[in-house]
Amino acid sequence: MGSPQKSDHPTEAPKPRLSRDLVLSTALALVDAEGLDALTMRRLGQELQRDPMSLYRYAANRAALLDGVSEMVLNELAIFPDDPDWQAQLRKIAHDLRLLALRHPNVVPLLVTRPLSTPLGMRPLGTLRPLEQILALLIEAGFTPSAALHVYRAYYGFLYGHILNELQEYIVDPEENEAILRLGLHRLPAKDFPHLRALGPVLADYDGDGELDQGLSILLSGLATQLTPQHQPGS
Amino acid sequence: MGSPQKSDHPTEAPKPRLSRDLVLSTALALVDAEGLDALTMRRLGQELQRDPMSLYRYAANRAALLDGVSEMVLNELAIFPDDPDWQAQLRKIAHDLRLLALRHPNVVPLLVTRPLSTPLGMRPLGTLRPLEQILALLIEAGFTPSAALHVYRAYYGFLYGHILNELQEYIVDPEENEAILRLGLHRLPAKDFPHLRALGPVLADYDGDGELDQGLSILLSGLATQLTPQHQPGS
DNA sequence: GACAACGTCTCTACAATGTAGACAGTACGC
DNA sequence: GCGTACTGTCTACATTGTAGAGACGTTGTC
Repeated sequence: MGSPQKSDHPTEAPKPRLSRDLVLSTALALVDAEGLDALTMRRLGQELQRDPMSLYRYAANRAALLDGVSEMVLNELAIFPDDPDWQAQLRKIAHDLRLLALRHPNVVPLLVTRPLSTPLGMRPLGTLRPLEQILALLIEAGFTPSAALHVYRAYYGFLYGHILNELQEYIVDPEENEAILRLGLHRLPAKDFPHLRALGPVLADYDGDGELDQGLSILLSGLATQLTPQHQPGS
Repeated sequence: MGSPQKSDHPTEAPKPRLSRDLVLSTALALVDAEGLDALTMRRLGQELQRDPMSLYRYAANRAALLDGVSEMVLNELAIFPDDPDWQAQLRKIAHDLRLLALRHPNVVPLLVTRPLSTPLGMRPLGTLRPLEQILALLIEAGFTPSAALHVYRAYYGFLYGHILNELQEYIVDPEENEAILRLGLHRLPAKDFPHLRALGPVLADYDGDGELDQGLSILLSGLATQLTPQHQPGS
């Protein structure tokens, strides 16, 4: 009997049907595993056992592919705009996003960079969802739309800043971490970088979660003082 | 008499001698004028009226060239580690860096992205100078080295976050700014993005400087409360 | 002044990339 | 059964970074 899909060797590759989701998932997996540079059309095609050109059915060009990957990652972020405790919700989102970034460190440059070259309205919708939902959360909590925007900006700015900071000091291989770090610091001319060199040990153990939370406390309480919700939550 | 450099046409091009500084400057100018993608070896060579390969004398490869550009931009930032008023100095640095970013928006992705793929000790020294100097400023102000690092992280994280935020909403052409913005927002499905769409006008006028300063106030006073300098400034 | 050595710049060449355009194979409407 | 639309493939090309060998001019040494 003819098998539904012809295969050169019996149990080799089922060659699953392509779909945007499949393409983006394997793209993300590839980026996670080998970095952004490894994500070429040819390589991704090979990963899917397809001709590279077939990818263009699911992403207009490479840039769109990158956008798709960003979107896919941000879709992992759950936000509950109905949470009555907006501060707690913002804290949770922050920690979730931090973990997301640590789980997909190679995607972070995309998350940060792509919006810089795309006007707000033209970004992939999945990218704008967090913004919309956080606005909803804050407005629901009683902020005026304009105040909500200001809070969002301060909050999201701080959050992304922290993630960038932490990832800059985070070196992939956690075993060699300190070694590499020291090695690196060792190269610095002692005359010009006394403080930095002296901080080697302290740099090595970075409690990212703790620092994030500490910063959030400062920021949220400060924001709550400056901009008080106008009416009772729940509208 | 023979002219010191032979020129095909009299007043055409003096063909100045190459140097690392010249190469990086024109690279920066090119990036400023036409964006990061325009900075190819061939294009830069053409800009300098030299063979592309000659650039490799002054930068090991394209990545090193990008690092050089980052360095060049950061060198424009003046920091005074001896300022007795650390909060004022941090404020000034923040505003300066913001202006620097607005002056070289196309370089910002570099500033943010390159450190993510380079362990601290291997970065171009010019990139580490601000870190070292801010540490010096804080330690001079009486913070313990470890506390200084914490303050630095919160401060620099917030600062970079703000810059990214502002640049995301900043669209190059200031005339069409609002038009493009609206046009963009108009594309969003009304069902899914009610708040974002409603904020169009408010989004349009973003007082970046004001919001930065406001955030700084919150952060600095919060930090000063949490971590008090241990002894009198001036050591 | 001759000559060697060196630093600077150029030429040629190649592998890898994104992607346009024409085509093939398949599924599914009637 | 046949046309139509969708999905995937093949070929081809312009553009990129960069290796490697050499050309040119400047400079130091005898």
